[in-house]
Amino acid sequence: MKSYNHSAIEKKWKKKWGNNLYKTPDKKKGAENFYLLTEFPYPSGNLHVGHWYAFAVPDILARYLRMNGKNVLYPIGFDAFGLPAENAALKRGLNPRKWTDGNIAYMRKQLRSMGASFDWSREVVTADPAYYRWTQWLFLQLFKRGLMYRKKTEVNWCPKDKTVLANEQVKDGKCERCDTEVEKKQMEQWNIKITDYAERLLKDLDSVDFPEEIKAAQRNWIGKSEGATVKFQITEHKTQTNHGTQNKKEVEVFTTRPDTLFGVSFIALAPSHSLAKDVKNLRAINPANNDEVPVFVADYVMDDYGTGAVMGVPAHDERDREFALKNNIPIKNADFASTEIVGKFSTKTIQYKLHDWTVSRQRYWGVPIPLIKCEKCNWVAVPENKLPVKLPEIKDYVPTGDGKSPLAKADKWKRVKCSSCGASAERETDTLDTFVDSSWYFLRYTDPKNKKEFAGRAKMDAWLPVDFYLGGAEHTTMHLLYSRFWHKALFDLGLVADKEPYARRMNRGLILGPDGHKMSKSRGNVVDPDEEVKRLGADTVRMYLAFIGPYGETGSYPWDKGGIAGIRRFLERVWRLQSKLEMYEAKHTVVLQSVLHQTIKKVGEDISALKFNTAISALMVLANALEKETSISREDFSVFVRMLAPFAPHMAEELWGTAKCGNGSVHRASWPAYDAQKTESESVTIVVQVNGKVRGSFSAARDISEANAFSQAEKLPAVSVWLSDKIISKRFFVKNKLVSFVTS
RNA sequence: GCCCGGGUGGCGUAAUUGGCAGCCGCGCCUGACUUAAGAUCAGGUUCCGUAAGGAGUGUGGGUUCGACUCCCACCCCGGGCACCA
Repeated sequence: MKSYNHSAIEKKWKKKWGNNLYKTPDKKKGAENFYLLTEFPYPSGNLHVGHWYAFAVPDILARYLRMNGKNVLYPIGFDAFGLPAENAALKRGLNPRKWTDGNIAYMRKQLRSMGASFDWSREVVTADPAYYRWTQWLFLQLFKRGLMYRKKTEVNWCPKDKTVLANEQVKDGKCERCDTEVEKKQMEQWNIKITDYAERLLKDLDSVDFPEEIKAAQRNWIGKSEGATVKFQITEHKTQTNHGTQNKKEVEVFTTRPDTLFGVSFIALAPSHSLAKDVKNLRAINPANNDEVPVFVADYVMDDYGTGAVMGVPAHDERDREFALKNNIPIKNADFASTEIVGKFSTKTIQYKLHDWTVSRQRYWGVPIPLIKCEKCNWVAVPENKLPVKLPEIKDYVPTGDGKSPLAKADKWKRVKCSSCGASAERETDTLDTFVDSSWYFLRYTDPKNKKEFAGRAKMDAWLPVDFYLGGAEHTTMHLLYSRFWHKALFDLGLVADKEPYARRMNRGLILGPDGHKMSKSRGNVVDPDEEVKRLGADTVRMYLAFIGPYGETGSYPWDKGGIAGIRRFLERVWRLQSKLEMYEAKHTVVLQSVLHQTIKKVGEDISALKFNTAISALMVLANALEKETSISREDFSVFVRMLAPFAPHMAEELWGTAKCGNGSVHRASWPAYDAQKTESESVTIVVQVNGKVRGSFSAARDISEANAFSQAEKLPAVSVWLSDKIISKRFFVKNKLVSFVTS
C-alpha cells in the first residue's frame, strides 16, 4: 500500500471528473429537484478561507443529497459589478473590466481546487452584457409598473467612494464598503418603492423557514408600528399687534399613544419641518380640549419618520419629559382619552422605519440605467429591443464627486434619440446599485443561456423556490431583504410563481485567524487556503472547515493548526484501513455492526441538519472501531467510503477504485441504508441512582423488565451500601436507561 | 434603551431533547518503537483528594426521584437596531 499522496490523488480525479460529472439536467427521471444555493462571490482577486467555508462545506450537503437520489443544482457565478473591484482597479491604474475578468479567471481555477460539485455550465457573471441585459429588462418592468421614482431627497453620500448609498449600506453612520463617515446630501435619485411591500415582507416571513435571528432582524429593520395621526390647528401670533393674522395652518403629528391626547403640553417639530422656521410665533391647538400649547423645534424629532412632528406628552414619554424640563414646559397629568374621543380626533395609521431603496450610483462600474431623459417626454424607457444598454468603454472612469457618474462625460454614448418622440435626448448616466444585479441571479442559474427571456418559466418552475439558501449574516437586511422584495415585485408582474424566493435560509459563521481575530493583512493572521491545499490537500481543508464548529450557527471559529493536522491524521488512518481489507467476507462482531448502522443513521441526519462537525465525529468513531478489527469486509468498507465521499471526495473516489467497492464513481453511488434494528446494541447499561445520585451501573440485556432491573440494581454492592438500614419509599424505572431509588 | 443569539475542561466543541456531563478532535502527560528527534502505536487527561469520597455546565433561587436541558430573578459576551414618538 502506498502512502497517502493527496496531490497525486486530487490531481488525478479532478482530471478524470472533468466538467461533466455535475452537469445538472432540469429534470432527471425518478429524482426530485433540489436547489441548493450559496451567495455568489465577489471577484475580489483570490479565494480566502471564508470562500472555502462558504462553498466547500455546503458541497457536502449537495453531494449527500445527490447520493440520496436528488437532482441537485449547486451553481456558481460572480457578482462582478461594484465598488470594491472598481476601487481596486483604479488603484492599479487598470480598466475595471480587465481587472475583474482577470480575477474571475483566477478564482475559477481556485474554486475548482475545492473539489466542489458546481455545475459550471450554468455560471453567471453579472457584468456580462448577456446577463445585465436582463437586469435592465427587469428594471424596466418595475419602472413601467410605477415602482421606480425619481426624487430629490436627503441621501447618504460617501465622500470617499463619491456615490450615493442606500440606507441599508450605511453602518453606524459609515459607508459599509470603505468605512468612511457618510454625509447627508440633497440629491435627485432613482428610488424603488420597497416600502410598498413593507407589510408583505413582514407577513410572509411567517411562511419561510428562516432562523429566528434573521426574521427578527428583518422585522426590526422594517420597523412597523401602529398608531394614529392627529391634526393640530396652528395660530400665528404677531407679537407687535393684537389683531394677528390667523393663518389656516395645521401640523400633523404621529403618535402610538393617541389616548394620551389630554396630556399634550407642547408640539415638537423636526428641524427640517416646513413650519420650523416660524416656530417662535406659533401655538398649536389641541383638537380634543382646545388647549393652546407652544410649538418647538427639537433635535430628537426625526424628519424621515412619521410626520416629522410629535405631540409632547411629558407625563408619558421620557424624551418628552426631558425636553419639557429643559424648556420649562408644564407637565400635564391628564386622564386617558376614551376610545370614542381617540376615534374622533385621530386617524389610525401604520408607520414603517423602512425607507425606499435608492438605486442610483454615481459610479462607472455598474449596470447602466436604461432610461432616457427627454425635454418633452420626461423620463422614457429604452425600448426592450435596444437592450442591453452597454456600458461604454471610456478613458476616464474615475469618480468625479460632482454628483454625476463618469459616464456623464461620455458625450457620444449619452446622446440618443427619445424613444417616444424622436427628439434629441440624453441617457441616464448613473449606474445601478449592485444589489439590483444580485436580486435575481438565482433565477438566471435556472436558465443561464436564454437569449429571449431572463429565464424560461418552465425552467424556473422546475427549480424554484430555492430549497436551501446559505450565506453570510451581513446580508440579512441587505441582499436578503432586497431580493425578497424583488421577487415579490416579479410575482406581481406574473413573472415568477412564488411569493418568496427562498424556502429555507441559514447564515453561516465566521472563520477567524489562529489568534482569534478576524483575518487581516495588517494583523498578519491570514491563512492562505491555496497553501493549505498544497500542504495537506483539498480533502483535508474541506473536512477541517466542516469539523471546526456547527455550520448554520453564526458563531466564529478560530483556525487551529493542530486541528487541521488532526483531520489530516484522520484521513491517513482511513487510508491505512485499506490494509485490513479481506479478500473473503470477514466475520463481524455484533458490536461493530451496531456501530456501523448507528453511524449511517447519524451521519445522514447530521448532514441534513448542517451539523457536519458531529457527522465527522461519528465517522471518526466508526474509523476507530474499524481500526480495532483484524479485518474489514469489502461491504463494510464500501459503506464507510460512501459516507466519506461528500466530505473527502478525492480520497473516497480513490479508495472506491482501489478497494473495488463498485463500478463507476463513488459520487454516483447511493448513500448506504441502515437497518433500524441493528442500530440498537443488544446490551444496555442501566444506571442506578439513590436519592438522585448515581451510585452504580450494570450491564443488562436490552428491554430488561422493570422487576428484574430493580432486583439487580439493589444487589449491586455499590448500591446496597446506600440502601442498607433504609426504607425505599419510591422507585423509578426508565426503560434501557436507569433505575432510581428514593429512601425516606 | 429595544430585539435576537450565546455562556459547558487548557482550547474547538458534544450530550439520544428531563436520565452516567464532557462524545470527537486539539493540546498536554506516561509508555512502546528509535542512538536521537519526528512520525506511528498503546494508555491517561473536568477540578479537589493517595484513596474512599466530594464538587462541578455564568450567578442566585425554584420545580422534580433526577436539571446543561423546564420556570423566576440577575450578571457577562457576541450580533442587529436605535432620540422611530
